[in-house]
Amino acid sequence: MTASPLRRRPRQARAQERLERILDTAEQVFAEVGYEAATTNAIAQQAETSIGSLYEFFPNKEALAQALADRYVERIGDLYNKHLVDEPATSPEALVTHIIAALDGFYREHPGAVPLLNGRLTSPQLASAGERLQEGFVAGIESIFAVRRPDIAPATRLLRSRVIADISRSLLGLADRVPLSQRRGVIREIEFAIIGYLAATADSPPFTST
Amino acid sequence: MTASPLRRRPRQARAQERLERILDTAEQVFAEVGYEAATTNAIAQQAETSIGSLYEFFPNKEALAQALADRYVERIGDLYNKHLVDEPATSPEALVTHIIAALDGFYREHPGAVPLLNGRLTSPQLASAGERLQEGFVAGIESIFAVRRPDIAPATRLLRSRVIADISRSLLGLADRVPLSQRRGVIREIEFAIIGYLAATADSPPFTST
DNA sequence: CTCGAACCCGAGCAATTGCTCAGATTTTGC
DNA sequence: GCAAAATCTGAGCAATTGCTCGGGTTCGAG
Repeated sequence: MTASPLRRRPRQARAQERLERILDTAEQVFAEVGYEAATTNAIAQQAETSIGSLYEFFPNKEALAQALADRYVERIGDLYNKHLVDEPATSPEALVTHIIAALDGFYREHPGAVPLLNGRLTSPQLASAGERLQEGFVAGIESIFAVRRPDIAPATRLLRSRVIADISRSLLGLADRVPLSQRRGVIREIEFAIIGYLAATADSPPFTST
Repeated sequence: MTASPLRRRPRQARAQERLERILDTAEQVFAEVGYEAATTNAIAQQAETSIGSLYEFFPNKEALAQALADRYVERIGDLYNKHLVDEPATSPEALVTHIIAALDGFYREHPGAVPLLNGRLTSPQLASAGERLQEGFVAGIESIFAVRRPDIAPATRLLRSRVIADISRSLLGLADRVPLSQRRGVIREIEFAIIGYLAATADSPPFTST
């Protein structure tokens, strides 16, 4: 599954640290200036190493972003598993609140995920990395649906999970663009939006289209 | 307001046609490969003209995208004015349906607007063009709110307009990524989401925070 | 028809950037 | 200690790309 895109896997602690420093720096630089504008030389320099070392680990610039995406996907998975297992029987409203809060935390902790999720790191195959990450979101929501609303047809479940994931993604982006003092307010609106959507669709019974 | 970013405004019909062909081609190419990956040489070539001509009109690559954004902003404005004036007294549900349908049409007609709106054309000042476009959306929704719900505080109105604009934007993006046969279904979900959001927030009375 | 203005052309310059590679340095096993 | 393996370095290559400019073509007024 995780076919290592690394050109050389570090065997010494020194190299391991170097690699992680490069990844962390890349996350930061990508988040700051975007994928295209970020230069590998600048990343290496800010990571206090040489481009040579960077390319010792990563075959090319894109592999760097891929590796970052992999880290995010993994962490998103953990997040959903945690919230599925730990809060199995609360009310839908409380569950939405919890999940949104968790996603909010994720966004704050990993600002580099924002441009990736929103497809702002355009590049041949890099778009797929962002999609994979979003698919992680969707799968998490779907599994929650499957547990709580087994009556909904799979096709409908997928569609609604996608809608919720997209709403969350874009509104968390809005929360990011707004002054910090208003962030709480936006988060509350996200909850309204999702709960409202759930209520609006709850009325209409499972609608199966081929 | 519209400080012409054109280096030279065409005085002959031939030049005017050329300019518009360049703009149309740029819209198409930007939509296809994104802003960064699009080369000015390729745009000129596909527009069946020379780079020299392209740079006769536009001082640089960014001005091209700016000009495109201007066209979009103008057309979005028309769209909202039309739907505010022509349908002044229908039900909220019907109004939402109409507006979403209109936006859907806009997206289909101008695929180049999608990456711009979603900030996928990252560049120093180009982000502002996309934001301006989105602000056009927001202003349209706000003015509708102002007419129909004058009781809502301005700050709250702005926030909710932004939320609705963001939901519309991202879900129309989803509609774009989905097989054509499912597009109608996604459009319906957008309506559910917005109507649900309106219902959920209608309960909570205007909440004024400083 | 004429001439100046408007317009058009595209080879190529200057700058950027992803990436290589030959050699220097450090670590590890013995 | 020492040699081999692992690691690190950064000048510079090759390719890309935004954009210029000198020179040609077309248009329209008189």
